[in-house]
Amino acid sequence: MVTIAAPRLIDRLRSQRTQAPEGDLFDPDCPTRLVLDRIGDKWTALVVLLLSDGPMRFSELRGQLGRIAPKVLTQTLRRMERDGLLTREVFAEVPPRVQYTLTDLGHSLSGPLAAIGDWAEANVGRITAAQTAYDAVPGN
Amino acid sequence: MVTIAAPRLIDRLRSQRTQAPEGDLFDPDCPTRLVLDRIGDKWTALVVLLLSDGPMRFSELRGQLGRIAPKVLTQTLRRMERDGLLTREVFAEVPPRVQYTLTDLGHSLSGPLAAIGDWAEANVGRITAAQTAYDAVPGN
DNA sequence: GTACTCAGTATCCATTGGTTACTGTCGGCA
DNA sequence: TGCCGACAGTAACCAATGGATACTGAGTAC
Repeated sequence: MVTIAAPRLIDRLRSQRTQAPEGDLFDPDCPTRLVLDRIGDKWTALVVLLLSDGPMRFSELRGQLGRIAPKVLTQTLRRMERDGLLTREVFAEVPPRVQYTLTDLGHSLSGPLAAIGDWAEANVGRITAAQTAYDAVPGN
Repeated sequence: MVTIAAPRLIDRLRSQRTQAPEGDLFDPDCPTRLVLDRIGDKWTALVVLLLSDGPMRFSELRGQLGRIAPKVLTQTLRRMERDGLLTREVFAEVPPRVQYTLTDLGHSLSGPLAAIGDWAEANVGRITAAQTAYDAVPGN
């Protein structure tokens, strides 16, 4: 479980309604938004969850992630490396071996992400039910 | 049908390495993945956080979200309505008024999402530092 | 010398997100 | 009577991201 010193976002949110937005999550120019955009891309969250169990190599990740295109996996991993979420080690062997390991920063993210994952698994049923109900209405 | 007596995702993850992937998050055909993709789109998370404080109308959301295109906001809200995360009420007034309210399902998501938001705010500094460090290396 | 492994690139195409302009209704104003 | 503005969107078009498939390069096994 990751303990976080910052004031809770939700409290910021409350006060932020009335005052000028300054350095907050909802300012599109705030770097925090960039962080959210990053986590919210298609694969980053899954990679963090996979690596939270230990280092993996490229082809292992590729296998676990289902149908990810290698180009996209490379992009994702490079971005994550740049963001300090993981490290990339190349072993000078043949065939080549490249190992990806979560940093402390990456590990600190896996807790919150796992919570989202749990929420998703716990609520798929309700969501698909809501979808079929919605689609059953002629107007929609 | 989706069985939902979910053990913690992270535990699943541990065991899942050795056994056949079946109904798990990393199977691209599992509906849970679709849920993650949805939450992981560009705006849904922000909308949930904004609405967790109470109902808002279209133009309020638009204002708070910075520079979101109206088309994209409409798409996002319709999808969320379809997924049962929020309800949409139209008041037959002039000028028209449309109010968006989180459902219980939506509220249940705001906790985990706020944790992610808190993480982001707490770690922007480390991330941007990692980025500049990465970019300072000539090879990258 | 051919085949195979791994970790990617290169090339091209599909889907999503974004920008700008426009619609429809009605009340207020001149 | 005609025009303006508010609100909640659509319509049409363009940019960026994601995805599928084929190919590269080094060296070891056959």
